[in-house]
Amino acid sequence: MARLTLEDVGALAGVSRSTVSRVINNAASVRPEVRARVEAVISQTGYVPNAAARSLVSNRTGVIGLVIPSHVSNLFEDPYFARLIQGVTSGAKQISSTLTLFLFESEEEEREVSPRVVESGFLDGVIVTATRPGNSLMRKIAATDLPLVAIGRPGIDGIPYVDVDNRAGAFRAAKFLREKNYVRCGFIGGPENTSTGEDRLAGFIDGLAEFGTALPNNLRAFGDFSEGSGYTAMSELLDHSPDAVFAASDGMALGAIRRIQDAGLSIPQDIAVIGFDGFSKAETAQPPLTTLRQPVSATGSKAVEMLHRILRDGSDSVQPEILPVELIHRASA
Amino acid sequence: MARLTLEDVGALAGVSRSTVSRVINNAASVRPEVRARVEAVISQTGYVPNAAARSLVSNRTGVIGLVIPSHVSNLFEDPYFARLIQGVTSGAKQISSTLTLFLFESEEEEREVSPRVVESGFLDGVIVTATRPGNSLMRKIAATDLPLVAIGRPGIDGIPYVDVDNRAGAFRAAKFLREKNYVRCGFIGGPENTSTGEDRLAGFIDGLAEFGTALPNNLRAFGDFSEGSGYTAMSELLDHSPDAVFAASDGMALGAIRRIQDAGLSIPQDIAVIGFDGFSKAETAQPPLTTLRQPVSATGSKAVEMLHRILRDGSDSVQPEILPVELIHRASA
DNA sequence: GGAACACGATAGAGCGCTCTCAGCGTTGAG
DNA sequence: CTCAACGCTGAGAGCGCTCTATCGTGTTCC
Repeated sequence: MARLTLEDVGALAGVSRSTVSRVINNAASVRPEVRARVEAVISQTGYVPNAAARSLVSNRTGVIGLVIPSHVSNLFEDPYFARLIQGVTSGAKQISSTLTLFLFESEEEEREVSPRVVESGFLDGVIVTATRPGNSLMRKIAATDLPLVAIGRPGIDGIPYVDVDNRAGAFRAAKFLREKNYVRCGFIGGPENTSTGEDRLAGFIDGLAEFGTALPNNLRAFGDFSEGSGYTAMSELLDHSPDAVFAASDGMALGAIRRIQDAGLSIPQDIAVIGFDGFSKAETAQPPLTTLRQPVSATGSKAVEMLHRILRDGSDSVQPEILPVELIHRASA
Repeated sequence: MARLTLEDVGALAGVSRSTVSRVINNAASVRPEVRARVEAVISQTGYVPNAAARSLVSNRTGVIGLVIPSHVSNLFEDPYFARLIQGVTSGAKQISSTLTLFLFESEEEEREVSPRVVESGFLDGVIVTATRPGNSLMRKIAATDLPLVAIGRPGIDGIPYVDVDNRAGAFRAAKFLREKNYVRCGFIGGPENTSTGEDRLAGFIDGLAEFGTALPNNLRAFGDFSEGSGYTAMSELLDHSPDAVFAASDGMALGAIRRIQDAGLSIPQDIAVIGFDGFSKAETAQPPLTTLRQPVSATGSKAVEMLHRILRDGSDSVQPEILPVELIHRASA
């Protein structure tokens, strides 16, 4: 069967196209009995409006984009993105929007695809994950008039964003360790040019400083959030005998645990370990990992909500939001 | 600035709308000099055609959907889906299509959203992940005329699909273990109502049978592909002293390894372990996990390619494709 | 030199929808 | 009794594009 049009439905219900349109869009001034008649026809025929025609005239597509820039797509196995996508998906469902995913694998791809994405009017708005403050793709999108919300601290003025409180979380970790009288607290950080990397380091330093402790360079090591890199980083730290380690991701914390155990040391007796993420693998680790749980999924849905508000009320109507993280105390520290 | 239209570009280049349209669509019969003039205007102005207007008349949107039914979305942390999405994304890029993601969290959501998705003409075609043979969402979509490709064995006739050779992989695992003279081979399977679960069990049984060995019920246990469930399943098997175990996912294999080690046994001396997936965590496990590597990302891009062919040449032009899996020999078996 | 024929470019219709505006019947106030 | 006001509905324009039919121009061939 050929697809029905408004006109067809109107003919079946004995009204005009315009009236059917009003019924569909819940506009006022349609007599209840007429409305009922039209609705009956619609549900009998299973009529669904044509999305293209609709957005051609209304300039709204009901589609939002989630952009994951190239420099993170290799981290895609990280459960972080799975959760984030879940959050964004559920947020999109709330506002009856459809989610499109843009996963870039190189800067060249970004350059090629992004104009098509941004300018074609195909998207009502876009959410960009921002691991690197000031990244070029974000800057480019911000320069257009496509509504934009960042996830993470974008490092560019005027871009609304949602972030978790990385600083406060890391601060909390430091405080926790110092209160338990660990004195040689080491740090395994994420990449230094990421906002998460920067903020978790800064927060940890601040937290230690609160107790008059510094974070010497030889108790700092850096990875890429993955378990393997945590293992390697921990090797470096072991040379300087820390009695506690805060890793900026659960993955790296798990790597550190493995390294510590391989060195014949026990956790937390010899070295305490704290992670950051709160993923399920932290719970099943041996020993179970003390960690800072960040609300990843909530971050995603919050971003959609914010985008929705911008679409409705303009971009002045939103403020950056920083979601709290929570210390989960388990056996590793 | 207001968005440019074809008409505007035409005016700037001193030609008509139609000619600009032909240039954009690479249609023949445009004089090279005219073409060049138009292209110059386009690149200067950064003109991008309006997607909605285009698809209103062409009935093509350049958008394909990836549908992940409700009963698997809780498994979403499994790296499988991340990889699959990467594969689909890169496939979509090949054919200059955009990917939309439909992640359902309940059957109710499926019922609510799918008509909008399927009927609105918003999608050129759709890829549905099929873990449960014969699942209702797939059946419903198959009943429409929306082009459809399944990932995994759909268990419904006439649906084109891409799958990995689960059966052959499991067969290979059995053969490998029997050739190494393991005699009490246990099995940790996935959910029994999934095609992967069924096929990996069947292949393993066949493989053992090839060597005159059966798979007794007390050497079978089942999980949900997760590490935790592998741990639990292994507990059951330990009561019946297997000397080898084939787990239907790397996650469950890792859980099994942990359980075996917790029992004070060593791998592979006391019990050999083989997984299925070939994810990176298998490589860094202690001991490194022997496993069957399945080409997840390739599955995704293959599915897009197949969908593309259907779009172009009709659905008669494709055959189901079964991608080979590869045994990766490491220390655990 | 004129007819036939490419070829290149244009005008115009129309995709399915939204939205403005006008029309029409009913009502209530002057 | 007339006329403005109001509620509901329909007609029509137009969103930006593609594609067909058509028209003009330059070339070829007898």
